[in-house]
Amino acid sequence: MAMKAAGEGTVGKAMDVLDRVACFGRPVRFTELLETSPYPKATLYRLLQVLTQQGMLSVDKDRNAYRPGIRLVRLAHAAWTASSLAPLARPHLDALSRRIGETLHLAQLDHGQVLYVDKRNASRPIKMFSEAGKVGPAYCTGVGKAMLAFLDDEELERNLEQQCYHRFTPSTLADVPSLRGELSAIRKRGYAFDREEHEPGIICVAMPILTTHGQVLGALSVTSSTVRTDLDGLAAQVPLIRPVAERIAKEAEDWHFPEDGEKTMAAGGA
Amino acid sequence: MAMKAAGEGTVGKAMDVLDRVACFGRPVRFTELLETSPYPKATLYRLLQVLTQQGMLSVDKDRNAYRPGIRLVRLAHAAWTASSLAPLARPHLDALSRRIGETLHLAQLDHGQVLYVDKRNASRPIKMFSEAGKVGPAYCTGVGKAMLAFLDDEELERNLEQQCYHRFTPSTLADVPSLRGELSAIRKRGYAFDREEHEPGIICVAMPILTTHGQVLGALSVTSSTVRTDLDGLAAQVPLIRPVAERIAKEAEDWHFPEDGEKTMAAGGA
DNA sequence: CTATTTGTTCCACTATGTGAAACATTGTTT
DNA sequence: AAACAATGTTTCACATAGTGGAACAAATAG
Repeated sequence: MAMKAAGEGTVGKAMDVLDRVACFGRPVRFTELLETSPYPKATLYRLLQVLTQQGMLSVDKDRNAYRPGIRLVRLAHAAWTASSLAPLARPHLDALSRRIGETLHLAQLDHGQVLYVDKRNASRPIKMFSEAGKVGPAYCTGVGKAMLAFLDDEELERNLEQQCYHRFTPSTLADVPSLRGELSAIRKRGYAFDREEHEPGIICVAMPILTTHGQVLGALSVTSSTVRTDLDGLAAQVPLIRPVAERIAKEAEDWHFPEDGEKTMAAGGA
Repeated sequence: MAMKAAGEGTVGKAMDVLDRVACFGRPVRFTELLETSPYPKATLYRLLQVLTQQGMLSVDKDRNAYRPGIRLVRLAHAAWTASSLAPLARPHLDALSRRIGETLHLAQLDHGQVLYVDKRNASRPIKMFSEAGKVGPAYCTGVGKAMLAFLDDEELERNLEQQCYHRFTPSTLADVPSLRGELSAIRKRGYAFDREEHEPGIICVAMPILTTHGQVLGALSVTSSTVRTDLDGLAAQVPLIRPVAERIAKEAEDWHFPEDGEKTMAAGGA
C-alpha cells in the first residue's frame, strides 16, 4: 500500500517515510526500512532523525526500531474534528444506527484508499479511535466503489492507478475494465453493492455523499452478512440511507466555519 | 501553545506549520497564518502547498482556508495503535472503570503537553476518538505533574520551559519554583494530586506509569469533583490504582513486538 | 472604477539536503 | 580471542531544493 516513491521535495519524502513506518504496524528497524525504501542510506537516516526529533516518530527503547510518534495522535485529533465528516455526521449515524440494527460505516477517500472515519456497531456502542482511522481498499468495498463512481475523470484515473487489485475473493473485481463497468452501473443506480468482494460472506450497500455539484465528500454504508440477509434485503434499506447521506452532504456544504468561535483552550479532566 | 519557531530544517518547518493549522480548530486563511508565523510569505505559501498536495492539509472549498488533512487521521491510527499505551492498557482501564465508578484518564507526555490517549467515563461508555488525542497543560493537571515529577533532569528542564504557566484557578501553581516544590513532594509520595489547579471543583489523583528503570511511560488518573469527594477520598483509591499502573508498565516493558505477526491487510467491513 | 486587501509567481542566492563511501559499533562464527 | 559479518552513524564535495524580497495578479471593498 502506498509504496510509490513520492518524487516531491524533502517534505514529501519525509511524509512518505512516515507512511512507510506507519504501514508496518509494528516497530521497524532501520535496515528493514532501507530495503523497502527508494532512498539511499544516509538520506533515510537523516529523514528518520528529523522525524524522530520532531516527535512524528518515536524510537523503541531497543534504540533501533522506529514507530509512529505520539505527536501524530495530537495532530489527528484536530484533523478528525476539523476535516472529516464524522463530527457532523455523528447524530445522523446514531439515528440510523437505532433504526437499522446493522453495522454502519462512514468513509472518505484518501490517496486511493478508503478511510473509515466513523463506525456504528449493532451490538456494542463504538470501538473508538482504533476504528476511525482504519484504511481499506477502494476497488473492492462498497464505500470505495460508491466514491470512485462519482469522481471526475482526472481524479478517477489517478485513483484507479493506486489500487492494488488483489483478488480477495472469487467475486473481487480485480482488474480495471471490470471495475469501470461496475462503476458505470453504480453511477446509473446511484449507489453501490459489495457482493462479498472483499470478505466472503460480507455484503453491503453503500451510498455516496455528494455535494450539489456532484463533488464526492464520502460514503455511507450498511454492512451485513449473507447468513442474515441478501442484496435485496440490503437494497430495501436504501430509502432509509439515501436521505441520511443527502442530509450529511447538505450540512457539510452549508457548514461555513464558526468564523472565530470559542477557543476552549484545553481538555476537561486531569 | 507550541508557538516557538522550530529552527530545524525544512521538514521541521513543515511540521510546525501543521501544528499551527491544527491549533486553530477551524479552517485558517493564508493571511491569518502568515501573521502568526515567523515565516516569510513565499515560504509559508510553499509549505502550505506541499502539505496540501501531500494530503496533510486540505483546502476548504472556499479555496483559501486550510485545515488538517485526512491523511493525518490514517497516520494517527497507526500511531495510536503502535505507539501509545492505550491498546495495551485498555483491558486494565476497563477493569478499573468497573471497580471505581469515576472518570479515568490515560495520558502520555508530548512536547511538554499532556496528551490523553484514552479515557473511561462513569456514565456512558466512551466519547471516542475526540477524547483520545486531546491535549492539556502538564504543569496543572494530575497526570501532567505525575509525569513531570519522574523525568530525568535534562528532560524536566526542557519540559518546564514549554509550560505556559497560566493561572487557571487560584490554586494553580503558576511558576517554576512552586512547581518544582510540588514535583519533589510528588516524587516522595509516589503519586500526584490535582487540587482544582486546572478547573475549579475538579480534583484527581494521578499515578505515574514507570519502567523498572524509572523511565516515564505515562500516567493514569482518577478524576472527580469536590461535590462528590475530597482528596482523602481519592487517596483511598490509590491501592486500586497503583497496581494497575504497575501492571501496565510491566506489560509495556515486556512487549517485544510480534517480530512479524499477522499482517491483517485491511479493515473489516465494507 | 480606483483603492486596498489578499493570494500567487519570479528569480538570484545560498542554505539544505544529498548520497557514495569510509568509519564505528555491534553481534556472530570458529 | 581473533576474524567476520551485519547493522548503524558520520563525513564531505556537490547541486538540488528551499528561501525571501519584491513585483504581479485576483478578489473585495469603498
